[in-house]
Amino acid sequence: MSDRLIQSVARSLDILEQFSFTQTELSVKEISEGVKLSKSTVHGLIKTLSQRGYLEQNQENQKYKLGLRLFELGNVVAGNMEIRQIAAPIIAQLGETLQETVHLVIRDGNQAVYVEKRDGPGSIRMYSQYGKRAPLHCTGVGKAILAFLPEKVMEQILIESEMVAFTPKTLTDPEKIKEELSITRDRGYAIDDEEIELGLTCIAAPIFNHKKEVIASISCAGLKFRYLEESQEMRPQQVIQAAKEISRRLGWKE
Amino acid sequence: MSDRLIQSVARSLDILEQFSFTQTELSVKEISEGVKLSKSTVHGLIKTLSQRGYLEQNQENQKYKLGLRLFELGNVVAGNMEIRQIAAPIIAQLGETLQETVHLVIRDGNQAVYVEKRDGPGSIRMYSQYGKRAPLHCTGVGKAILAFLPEKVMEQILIESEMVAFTPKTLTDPEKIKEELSITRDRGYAIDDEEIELGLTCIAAPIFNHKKEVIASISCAGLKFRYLEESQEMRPQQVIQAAKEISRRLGWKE
DNA sequence: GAATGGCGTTCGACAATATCGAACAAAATG
DNA sequence: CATTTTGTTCGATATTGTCGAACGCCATTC
Repeated sequence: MSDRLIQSVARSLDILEQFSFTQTELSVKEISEGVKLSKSTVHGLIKTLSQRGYLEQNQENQKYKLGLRLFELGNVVAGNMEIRQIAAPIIAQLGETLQETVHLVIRDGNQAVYVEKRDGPGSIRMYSQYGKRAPLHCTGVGKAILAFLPEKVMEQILIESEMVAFTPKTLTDPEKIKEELSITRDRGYAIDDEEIELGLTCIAAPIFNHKKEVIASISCAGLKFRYLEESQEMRPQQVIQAAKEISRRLGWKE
Repeated sequence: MSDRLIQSVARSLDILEQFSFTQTELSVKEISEGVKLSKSTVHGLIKTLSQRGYLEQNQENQKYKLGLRLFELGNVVAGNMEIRQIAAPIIAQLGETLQETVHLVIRDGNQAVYVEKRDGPGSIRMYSQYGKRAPLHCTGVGKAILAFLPEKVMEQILIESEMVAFTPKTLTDPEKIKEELSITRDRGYAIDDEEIELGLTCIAAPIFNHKKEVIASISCAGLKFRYLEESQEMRPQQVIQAAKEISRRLGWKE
C-alpha cells in the first residue's frame, strides 16, 4: 500500500476516532486540539460529516457526537460478518453449559476485535463491548490466535505490539511470550491467568477458515477461584469443541 | 449549515454508502461507476479508507467491503444511545405479552431508523435490521412520529418525501395523509394497514422526550389475519402504555 | 505459449480546492 | 456590562486532490 493518502479524508477519520465509549460528546475546540488542526479546518470537516449524518450536533451545548449513519454502516458490517452468524448459536450453547461469559473475537492486524458475546449469569459480569479492541499478546483470545499463526506473522506482530503490563502477571518479554505460545500450540488452547486483570481467568481456542488459517477465537472468561473447582476440568475440552464446530461450519477440514 | 463542504470527504462517504446489506463487495470499477468518478480518484480515496480500516480488500478477488472500524464506531453510537438502553427491557416485555415482533425507531430528519427490536415467535418473521431506514409517511412507526410533530415540521417532511406506493393501500396524496395523521393524533396511536407490505399490519405509538417532543416510536407488527381476533382488542392500549413508560423514563411528564 | 482484454494500481502535471489566520457572531462568565 | 470563550464565516494562498495515461498483473482465448 503506497502512501499517497488523501489528507482531508484521513483527517476526517481522525476526527471520528476522537469519539469513544467514554468520550461521547466533543466541542469543536476539543476536537481541534485532539487532532492538532486549526479550528477552521476542523470546522469544515465536521460540517461535511454532520451534513451527511456521520456526526450530529447537540443543539443545547453545540457539541458534536457520532451520528446515526455510522450505526447504519456498522450494522451492515455486522450483518455481513459470516462468522458471527455461524458462531452465535454455538456461543450461546457453550455459555449455557458452562454458565460463564463467552466471547468471539476476530483478528484485525495485530489486534483482536470483539464481535459476539454471551454474558454469563450472576451480577459479576466482565466489561466487554461489541467492537472493542484488545492486544493479542496478553489476552486468552489473542494468544489462541497468535499461537496458530505462521511463525513469521506471529513474530512480526510481537515486534509491532507495545508491551504494556496490565497486571504483575502480564508477560512483556517477547521470548517468554514465544515460549508460552509454544505451550499453547501443543496444548490446543490458551490460558489467560490474570494477565489482563487480576482475579480474571480465561480459556480460549482458535478458529480456522477453509484455508486452515486462524482468523478468530472464542474464550470462556470467569473469576479465577471458580476455575479451581474439580467440576471444571472438562472446560477446556468444551471450549475447543465449540471452536472446532465453528471452524467446521466455516469450511475447515481437519 | 453553509455549503462549503470538503469535496474529498464527501466523496469518501459516497463510497462508503455504495455498500449495503445486499451489496457487500464491490470492485474499484463498480465503485467508480457508482460514484461517477475516475478510477484513479476513487482509488486514492479507497486506499485511504482501507489503510484506516474503514474498507477491507478481499485478497482473493481484489474487491472491497466495509471494514471493522465501522463496526467499532457503529457500536459506540449504539452504546451512547440512551433511548435504546431504556427501551430494550420494555420492548422485550411487550413482545413477550403480545407474542409479536416489536420495533423501536428514532427519527432522523425525514426518515425512521430502526434501532432496537424483539423478534416475534413462529417461523414468519418480519424482515428488519438494525440501522435500516424507512420513510415516515407510510409506515406505522413513521406516522406515529409525524402525527405528533409540530405542524410546520410535519408539512415540511411531507413536501420533502417522495411518495412511492409500496402497495395499493399506500397513501401518496399529502392531503389524505394529513387527514390520516389527524385521526392518528386523536386516537393516540397509528395503524399501518398493509401500506408497506400486503398482509402486514402494525400498531405504533409515539415516544416523547423531556421537552415533550416526539423523537421516536415503537410498533407491534404482525400478520393481518391475526389482528382480527377479538383477543387482540387490548393491543393498542398495551403498545401505548409501553411507549408512555419509555417516554417517562426519558424524563417526559404528562 | 503468445496475444488479448480487463482490471487494480501508479505516476506526473495542472488547476481546483483545502487550508489557515483573521475577523465576526453568539453565548457564557464575571 | 465588559470580558472571555467558542462556534462560524471569509478570502488569499499554495498545498493537495484530481484526472488521463500508462503500467503490470492475471485470466482467458486462440
